Formats: sequence, C-alpha cells, structure tokens
Amino acid sequence: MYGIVDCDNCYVSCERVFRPDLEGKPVVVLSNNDGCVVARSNEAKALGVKEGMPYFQMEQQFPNAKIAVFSSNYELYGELTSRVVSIISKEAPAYFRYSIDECFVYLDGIQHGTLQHWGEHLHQRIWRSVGMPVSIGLAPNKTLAKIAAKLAKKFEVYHHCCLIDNDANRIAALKWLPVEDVWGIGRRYAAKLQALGCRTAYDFAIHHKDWVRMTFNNINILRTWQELNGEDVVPNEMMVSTNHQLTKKKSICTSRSFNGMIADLDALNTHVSNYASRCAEKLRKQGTVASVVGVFLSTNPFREDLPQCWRYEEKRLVTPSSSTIHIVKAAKEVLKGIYHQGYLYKRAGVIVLGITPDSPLQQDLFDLDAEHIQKFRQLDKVVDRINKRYGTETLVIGSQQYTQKDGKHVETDVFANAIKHDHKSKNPTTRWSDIIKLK
DNA sequence: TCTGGGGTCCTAGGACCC
DNA sequence: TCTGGGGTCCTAGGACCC
Repeated sequence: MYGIVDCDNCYVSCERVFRPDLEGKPVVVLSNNDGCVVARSNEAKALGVKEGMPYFQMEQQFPNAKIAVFSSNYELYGELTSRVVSIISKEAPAYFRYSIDECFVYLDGIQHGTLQHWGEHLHQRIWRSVGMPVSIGLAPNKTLAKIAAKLAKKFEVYHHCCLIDNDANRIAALKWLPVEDVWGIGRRYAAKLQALGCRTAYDFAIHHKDWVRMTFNNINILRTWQELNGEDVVPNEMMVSTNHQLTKKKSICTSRSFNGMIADLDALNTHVSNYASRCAEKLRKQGTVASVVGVFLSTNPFREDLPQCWRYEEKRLVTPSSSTIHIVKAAKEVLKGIYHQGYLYKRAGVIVLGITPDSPLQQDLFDLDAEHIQKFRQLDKVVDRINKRYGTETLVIGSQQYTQKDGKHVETDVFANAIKHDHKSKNPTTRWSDIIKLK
C-alpha cells in the first residue's frame, strides 16, 4: 500500500500558523511580484476566488470582501513543510518527498486492518506539533492514493484519511472523479478524452487497454489507466528513506518577471547576472557543474498593443563549471546576442543544463580558463560561507548590483529590490533556525 | 498600473556508426 | 522493378507535475 500526505491549502496554512486569528476567514497567498493568487483558503474558494487569478482582478471583483492577502514567503513554507516531513519520516516505513506540500509514503509492514487508524493518528500528530492540516490518501498505487487524498480533503466523514482498498470503493471513487482531475491527465489529454466521451475517471478506466494504446500511443497515460484499474506500475522515485534533496537536478532555472518593463540592456544585464549567480549557487549546493548556460528574454504577452518577442539561446562551456564568475560571464554573452532594441521586456531567466557531478571534472586541453578553476572554486567556497553566515547577497559580483543613472550603487539586496512584495509576512521560523545553525 | 516559477519524462526524426 | 539491418546519440517539441 501507498499513501500520500498532502498539506491542505499549503501556503495559506503556513501563514495561519503564525496568524491563528485568520482561522475560518478568507486568505490568499500571491505569486512573486504579487502577481497571481497561488493559494486560497477554503473560505476564499467559497467566495469564488479562482486559482491563478491575477491579484488586481481579485481586487476588482471582490472590492468589499475582507480577504487577508500575503505575498509569498518561501523560506517560511520551506521551514514548516520540512517539519511536516520530519514527522512523516518517524511514522512511515519509507517515504519520498514529492513536492513542497506532498509526500508519498510506503506502508509495507503496517497491518492492513490498522491503516485507517495509522492515517488518522499521523494527521493528529502533524496538526498538534506543526499546526499544519493535512489530508491523507491510502491505496494500492500512487494514482489511487492521490484520488483518496482528494476524497479525504473533500468529505469530513473520512477524518482526513481516506482508504481505497477494495473494488467497490475504487469504482465509487472513479465515478465521482472528473477525468481531468486524475493525476497524469493534464489539459490536453483531458480535452481529448472528453471529446471521446469520457467524463469521469471511471469512463476512461473501463475502456479496453488496446484502445488506450491506439488512441494515445504514450506509455505514461497507459500506466495511469492501469493504475486506475488497480495495478501498481507508475515507477517509484528513489523512495527509500531518503530526502529528495539527495536526488540531483538535471536542469536548474532561475527566472523572474520584472516589476514593470525594461528596455535597456544594462538593466537586463543586472537581472540576468543575478539569475545566473543564483543558478551557480544552486549548482554548487547540489555538488554539480553545468556545461550549458541558456538565457531567455520575453516581452509582456498581455500587452497586445506592444511589439512582442520571445528569444532563447544557449552557450556551451568549454569546461563544465559551477563558478559564479563563469556562469555569469556566459549568461551575459548569451544575453548580448539575443537582446534587440525596441522592445519592452517583462521577463528573463537563466537555465543551466548538461549537469554532472563536480568531482571528476573533465578539463579541456585548450581551455585558457582551466588554470583559474581551482582559484574560482576557492573563491566560491568563501563567498558561499560568507553569504550563509551573513545572509544571501552579502557578497555579490559587480554586475549584480543595481545602479542608478548617475552610476551610484543602490541597495545590494538584489532580489528584494527588484520584486514587489507588499504583503510579505514576517519570518519567525527563519530567524529562529538561523540562530540554531550559527550555534 | 497590475497576469508566477520552477521541474520531469517521452517521442519522433535526423545524423552518424558498423 | 529490384537498394540491408542493425545500433546510438542528440534535439525539438509536447505532454505532464507541483
């Protein structure tokens, strides 16, 4: 049996941990730049606030509703959800952290008859010690477990934990679930299935296997179909008792929308330098180097009155690297190539690819920079230590600094300076954990 | 005025190898 | 008239997830 533990309205619940007065009231959390609604309390959902709705539209549409609004505070959400995972790790034989707010568990070794009790107990323990409400789904495979969790979230009779362990309740669940809500069926497949007459998960599940093969010619949706019918075939991640931090990323992207629009190459350079620097940090943090640095640049697609463009190019590094100086230099070169005057840009990003472990580093015979590699590694090590000790962006390279027209430097808090976060909550846990780390 | 930011995997087709 | 039979690797595009 598998389980999925899913935090209810995760970001909203995190904010409520420190604002218990908001219990029972409509609350939303916004994306970066206070752009879109990314999390809603049940009360906000009941009011009709839609997922992904732009914040300004929400204000227009609900001028009189008293909705509590928070800018996103990812340090806080990371800290609280890690505490949830830490409890799960003590209660489950094995687990896999699937996303910031979801964790799969393996229930080998837990008596079948006690599964419901196990789930309800876990919910209680997480609620009491972290203050995070979770919903738990238990089933013979991960697809059905996800469905069970939806039921647990929706109907109070389950006491936050729903168990699908026989054909009767499996079929009842499938008949209840719209096909577009099945894990693994996205917008495209849902549209196709609906056009073919499948309204619920059940309508899809009762088709013949060969029909699924012929219609989609895709292994993933076939596996989804098999799991709806009770098989356990979706591959498991390295689920042992390990944290997903240990599985290294194969691509890393840092991108932001700007607060306003940018025409000028110098200003774009500063932003791209910061994203590149962040990518290099992420590479070092997981002990890897990258061999390709990509940059993309785009205008604001919502401004149909303005000329539009979307550009992406990448550059291969002669020697794979995680050095801030190397990655930033490469990113700036790519940017220079894709930048065209005459557009108002809204968003940029840096992607690093071709990621490999940093230990047996392949050096190129003709790379003139090769001799600097050891020096740069030492430098990055020191910079990382200082930034960890005194806060991110304590030490940055010159091109990361935002400058004013007269050439004077402005604040070095580069990300905060560039992004609108008008409703950000204080960060009680981060300070506290910093103190612990320093000790 | 204002519209997020990350990731993964699969498939088809082309280049190239013997 | 008729033109083999395997492979691998890379890339672009499309699908999905949170």
